Amino acid sequence: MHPSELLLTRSLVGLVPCRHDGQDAVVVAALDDATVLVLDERGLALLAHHARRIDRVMVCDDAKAVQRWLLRRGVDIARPLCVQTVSALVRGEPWAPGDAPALPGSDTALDSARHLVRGLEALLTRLDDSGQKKVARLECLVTRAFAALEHRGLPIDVGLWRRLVAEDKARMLAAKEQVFALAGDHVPRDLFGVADINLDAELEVKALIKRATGVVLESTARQHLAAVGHPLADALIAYREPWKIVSTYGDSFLEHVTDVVVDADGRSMGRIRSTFVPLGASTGRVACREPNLQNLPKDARFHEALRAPAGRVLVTADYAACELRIVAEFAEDPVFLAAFDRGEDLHSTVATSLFGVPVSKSVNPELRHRAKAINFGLVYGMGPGALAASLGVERGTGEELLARYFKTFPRIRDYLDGSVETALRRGYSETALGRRLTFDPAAVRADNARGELSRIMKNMPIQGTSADMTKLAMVRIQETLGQRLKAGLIGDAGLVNTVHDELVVECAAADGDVVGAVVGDEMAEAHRSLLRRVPPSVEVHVGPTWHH
DNA sequence: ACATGCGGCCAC
DNA sequence: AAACGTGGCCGCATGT
Repeated sequence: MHPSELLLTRSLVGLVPCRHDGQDAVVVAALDDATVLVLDERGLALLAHHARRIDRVMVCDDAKAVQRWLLRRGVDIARPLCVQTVSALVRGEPWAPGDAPALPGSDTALDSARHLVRGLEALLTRLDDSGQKKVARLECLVTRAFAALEHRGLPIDVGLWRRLVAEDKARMLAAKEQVFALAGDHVPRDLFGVADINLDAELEVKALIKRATGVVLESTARQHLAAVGHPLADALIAYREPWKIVSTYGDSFLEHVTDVVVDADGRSMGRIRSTFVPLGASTGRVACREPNLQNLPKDARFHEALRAPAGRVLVTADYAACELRIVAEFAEDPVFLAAFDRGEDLHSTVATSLFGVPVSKSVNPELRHRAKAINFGLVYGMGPGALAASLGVERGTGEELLARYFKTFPRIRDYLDGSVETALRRGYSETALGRRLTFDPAAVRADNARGELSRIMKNMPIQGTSADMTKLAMVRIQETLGQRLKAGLIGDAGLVNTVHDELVVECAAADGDVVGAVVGDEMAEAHRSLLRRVPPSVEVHVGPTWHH
């Protein structure tokens, strides 16, 4: 029997990857003992056998990094406990997981692993005091889903993506020529008459606009250029859009694509491997980098290139009006709740109540647009000035609209005011699951809850509850898909992306409907476990590409 | 060579 | 520029 075998039967062990005699290994540690397990064929089989059991908690320092490392070796931990994640929650500080675990020698790893297990009791006591046990449990479980998601990667048709970027590059160059043509003599030229201006430099663009039109810009942002009302300014706007695509989603983006192979349809299919940061945002939202898969262009052309390889499909699912449902639940507003109960379009219903005339997507659409702008902005603690700006109306009109809105929906106003009042009293804001954002007491006193702080206090419970829900859904989906796979009901399937209130799962084409149902059901169940009153609404699509 | 801040802009 | 919350990435400019 291997010396690690008895240790691995414990309900809780520490796990630290390391190198031992030139081989990959892990230290397995309990309170009273620790051993090195070399990950040869036998070692891997032993570890994999115990790791997949739900009655074995495996404590890691950086659980996502350790799991990614183990997934490459075929080991999947069913019940990870991430010390860094729990510590970050307890301390109320952000923390970013690393890409790969450091691989110390086995002596150092033995110390680390003992330390990991011995420190756990104190950490769990602090967790108890912090009131975020449920959040910690979820965050630990979701490290497994993120490790698997990163391991799998998002499928991409590299050839198609390259062609789309090339199209935009041509558009960008054409727009640049157009700028030069329109600016004529106002473009600085070198000794040989070649245009010598950098359209990406704010100062140079301002100078060009001034010379050509006489307008002095305080900013070269799109709105300001548009307000100039000159063909040259319009040409600069036309340059910006493809520039953004080429610079952000061109070569630098494609550097993150690996494992490119030609599939049965003759497409060059690769996988984008990025890094997700589960506690990347103070609200509990996930951040994503290198590359950021949460701000890909909505443009349908690019989503066509985010497609499953031949014989496979993508299940795309999102929570419809997620944050407004959360507001409806928290505020217990009768109009909001009734609209969601009846499956109505909330923006139309709100506009109808607000303006006293029938509104739908086709009847009085301008009023629906106004209601939508307020609904959207109230989640952010928007003021009258911002509302006026977003609607392009006078500030007075914005004030009037907001006043009417809160008079019509007093529960919404009371709820938002209550969020600020509660946060000030407690010193923190809280989500449905109990996730907390703690405020610096000095900042609370200084700011007197006006301005930025009160907007965060209004927004965090809403945005954070949405994050709770999506993470819960990820855990449920991974668990259920794993069970179905084990039962032989489906083939390989798994998450390939998450964008705040949207999930993308890849599976065999033949399993599309079954997996689609699992994803929809688990997302709805995650909603119901957090919000008891307002009904869930999940939109699911199954197809070859990422649907939008 | 790297780090940092800013203007601008993509996403939810 | 921001306005109205949460992020990341681009290029430029400036620092060490």
